[in-house]
Amino acid sequence: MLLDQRRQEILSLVEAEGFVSLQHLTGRAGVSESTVRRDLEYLEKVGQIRRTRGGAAYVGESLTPLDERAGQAFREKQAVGRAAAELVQPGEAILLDGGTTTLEVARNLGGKALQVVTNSIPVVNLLASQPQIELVVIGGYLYPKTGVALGPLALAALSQIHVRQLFMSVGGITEKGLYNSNALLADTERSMLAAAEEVIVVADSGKFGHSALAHLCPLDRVDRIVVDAGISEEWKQLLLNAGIALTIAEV
Amino acid sequence: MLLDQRRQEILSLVEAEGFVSLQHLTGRAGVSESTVRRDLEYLEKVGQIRRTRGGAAYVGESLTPLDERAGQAFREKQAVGRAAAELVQPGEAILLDGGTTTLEVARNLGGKALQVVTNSIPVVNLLASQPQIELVVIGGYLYPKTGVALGPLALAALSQIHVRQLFMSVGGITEKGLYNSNALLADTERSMLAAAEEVIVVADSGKFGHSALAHLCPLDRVDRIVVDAGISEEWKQLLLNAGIALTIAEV
DNA sequence: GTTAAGCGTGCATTTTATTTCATAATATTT
DNA sequence: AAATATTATGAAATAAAATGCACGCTTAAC
Repeated sequence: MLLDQRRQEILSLVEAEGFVSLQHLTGRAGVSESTVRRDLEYLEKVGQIRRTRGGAAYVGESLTPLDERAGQAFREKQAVGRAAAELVQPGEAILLDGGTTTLEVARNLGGKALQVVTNSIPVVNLLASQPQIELVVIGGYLYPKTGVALGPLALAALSQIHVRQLFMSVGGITEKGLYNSNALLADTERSMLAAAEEVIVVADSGKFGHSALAHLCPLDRVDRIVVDAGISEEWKQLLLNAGIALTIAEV
Repeated sequence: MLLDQRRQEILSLVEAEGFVSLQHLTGRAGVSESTVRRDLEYLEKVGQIRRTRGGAAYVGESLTPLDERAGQAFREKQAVGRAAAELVQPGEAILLDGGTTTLEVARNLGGKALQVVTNSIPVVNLLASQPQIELVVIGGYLYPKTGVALGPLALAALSQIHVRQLFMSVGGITEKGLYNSNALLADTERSMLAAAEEVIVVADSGKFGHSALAHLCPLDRVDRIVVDAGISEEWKQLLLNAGIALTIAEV
């Protein structure tokens, strides 16, 4: 059999099956293992297949849908999310604010049996597939930019809810307290503060020292802050003096 | 079995179940516990799953919120959705129930400037990207099977809302009225009925003559029914005699 | 606190890849 | 057509990795 013909056949086999073992291919093509390996090597170089240990796989669809998680300070947020999720005890009820950092918290809640309350559609989408998590959605006007529900409906719903822990995103933190960039969002977040026993702020270290449009609450309303290791010593001291517990997440 | 193939299979198992025990996985993959552990370790490093004691949980957006296009009578529902969407005037406020047929309605709303109120997460996901549509989410307990928010929070939110038109899904229609298969859902839908001026039921022709667990309302509460051309003459007459307007959608 | 199930690690074994080399087939030059 | 270069092939040697098992440590439940 001709070389090109054989490679073509190998390719269509891989395409049809998705996964094909090397043994199967040698038998099918009637050539030695070495030759098939070389064919696979070639087909991989041209980007037609992906070699895997023991055989080959077809690359039709993106096998690694690694999202373009390319946001600002993403590594930090991821670390913060992981550390914050460890603060959650199974069986509890928690409230998750919107935002990329709280989304990372949600991503790390997997497996725990929980009641999760949230006004964030991305969080809902993330957790909806997890049967052991009971999800409660806070309704309201959907702020399209970030996918969070706000407004009177959200306030009314939050007034009927009580949870153990609140995980909150912020736009900025100064010694005067927490800030966010949207007044409607700030209203909703103040209702969240009222609904929670323990207030946990998740933030990357870049948030410290910056304020924003709307003042949310003073620092003493915060019980704990989870932040990456990039936070300065001055801020650590300031927060500890304010009676706030700190969790430093290693990136 | 090939290494990559096995990991892929593990991943899809985890994705399908939300959470899978290690034991289940070893049995399913036919390899030792250590190997599965190493696979999980790898999948966690790539960010596809989250390991938990005793197993693994899926991390990542649910790829198929509902098994959308796989359903029964899909062509009919699509046609009904298209026809129903034409009943909507730009600038109005409408209420969209959960369900595959109303999802088809939402799919055909594109381009119109509207206020859309819904308790269905799939509908929210579908419409969230449309800038000319103002979305209001009804909160509540998320019924995971269909992604709709139900319960007291939903009832409270609906009591504060008033819309021009309601598009409602049903489980069955008989001469006694509308039926659905879930009592909690029926409560929520009754609140929807109270919030709307005009009640439009969207249904494929297979729903007629069948009842279900929960009775929703009598026929005279319905203003219009949008249905595919498969509806029988007898039912047409019965509905018209009951004072219900009919829109027949051509498939 | 005690206990048992779950977890990670090191190691020997097995499987799979890569490299190397000799040979056969094909192409090129004379 | 003969001589030579080029490429493909198969086999063997070497390197790399995946696997299963045993052991000790950790964690969650009781």
